[in-house]
Amino acid sequence: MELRAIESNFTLKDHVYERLREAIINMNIYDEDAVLRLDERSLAEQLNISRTPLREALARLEQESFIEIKPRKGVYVRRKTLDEILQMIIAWAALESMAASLAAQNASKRDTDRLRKHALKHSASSKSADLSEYSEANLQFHQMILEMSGCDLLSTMADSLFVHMFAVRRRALAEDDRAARSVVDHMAIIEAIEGHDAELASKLVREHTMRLHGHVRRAWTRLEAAASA
Amino acid sequence: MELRAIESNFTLKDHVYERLREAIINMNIYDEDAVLRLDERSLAEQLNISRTPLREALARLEQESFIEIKPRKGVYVRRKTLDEILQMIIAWAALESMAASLAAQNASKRDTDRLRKHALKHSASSKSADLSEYSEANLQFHQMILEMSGCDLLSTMADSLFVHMFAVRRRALAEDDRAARSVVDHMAIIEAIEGHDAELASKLVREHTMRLHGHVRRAWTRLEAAASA
DNA sequence: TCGTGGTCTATGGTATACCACATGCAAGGC
DNA sequence: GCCTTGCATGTGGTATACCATAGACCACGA
Repeated sequence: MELRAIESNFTLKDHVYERLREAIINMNIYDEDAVLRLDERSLAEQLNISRTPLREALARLEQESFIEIKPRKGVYVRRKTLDEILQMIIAWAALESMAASLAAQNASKRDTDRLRKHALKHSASSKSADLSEYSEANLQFHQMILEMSGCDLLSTMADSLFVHMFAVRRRALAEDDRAARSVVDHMAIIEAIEGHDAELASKLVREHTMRLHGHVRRAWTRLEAAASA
Repeated sequence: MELRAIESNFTLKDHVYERLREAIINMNIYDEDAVLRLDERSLAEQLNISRTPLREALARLEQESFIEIKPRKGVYVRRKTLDEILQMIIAWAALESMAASLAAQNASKRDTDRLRKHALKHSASSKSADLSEYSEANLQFHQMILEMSGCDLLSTMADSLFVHMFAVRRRALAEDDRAARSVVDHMAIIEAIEGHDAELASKLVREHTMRLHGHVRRAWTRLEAAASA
């Protein structure tokens, strides 16, 4: 008989943490009707656990700034401000730019081929109207670069920034003609990496991501203007 | 009568978190005799609180990878591996490099003057034998660049990486002749920022920090060789 | 002697009771 | 009528009791 070992590291607090995290990420926190208040007791009841493991999970979520716990007031899902989002994009650009530099130094032919192949497929989908597919492919492209850096921490940190932008995408990333520009950028990045030009790859990625920065800033401001009108 | 408001956000778990964090940071975790095991009950007793807020604090510390909680086994202070340290330095280089780029774009004359002034003082101390003073000044130099970026998140993230290196400094940062080289690097960085050359500033900072990367790698390996001998 | 299984104890995991504070509302005084 | 103040209630904060498992130790039998 053959049995797989049970993962020992699965406690309620971990389960709860992941559930809540996912729920928050997929929540439309910018909807004005959104219920941002979380009630410990009712959450515990819904999840059918006690408040203790729940609170440990909440402590972790607070650390990652998904929620805010106001002592004796309540637990609230945090809406990120424009400034916070922009800072996250900057940090993201920093990490990915470094990743690109390392990738350019270390990438094998096999890696770059894979990247190029992916980008070509992606390029096709960008022309179609399927934006969710484009988004997905776009995300993968960036993740591939992070992976190619060989530095897991860069990927991890970038991911933890990225999850905060899911909600924002609905708000400020409604696509315009960025897709076409994006494809051009990506090809240039690939070529820099293939050419093992670390400086150039680093620079191109930074500029590419900083364009997102500018785009979000403008889109957000526009939205706010529209909302107040 | 005038009274300052009491900071509402001070709960036991926050206190405890900070105490423990500080204690761990200042602990020499690489000493082979170091006691890495933490006992919840005895900690709670020492701190004179119950286990509940303590556990919430521990959950946060685990998230930041200061400790590892093995379910039903125990709580242990984590020793970072060489690889983890090196990855942190890479991420740090990424963040500070971006900060330098932004600083070069935005820095006012006043900021750069302050930076230059600091570096001059620092340069003097590097010649003296006072290494702790040199370390301190060195750290401040880097923090100033992060601040000048105007992006708090960059500073915050870099700081949270940096604290993990306190213990390492004792182990692998025993100074050699890096101080002199460091001064030269710093001056070049200052000049790039003063000249508003974002690309150059970014590149110089990255290279400067990556030299630390190489140094730590070599020093660590040397130490391990010595230990096994 | 060795190995198998039982048991005891320490430790983290969880549930629950109780506490302190924030807040809304209503009674009472002006 | 309006403001003050106290109480009721809801919420998170904390303490504590109990549970389940890991791991050491021991006793018994092959």
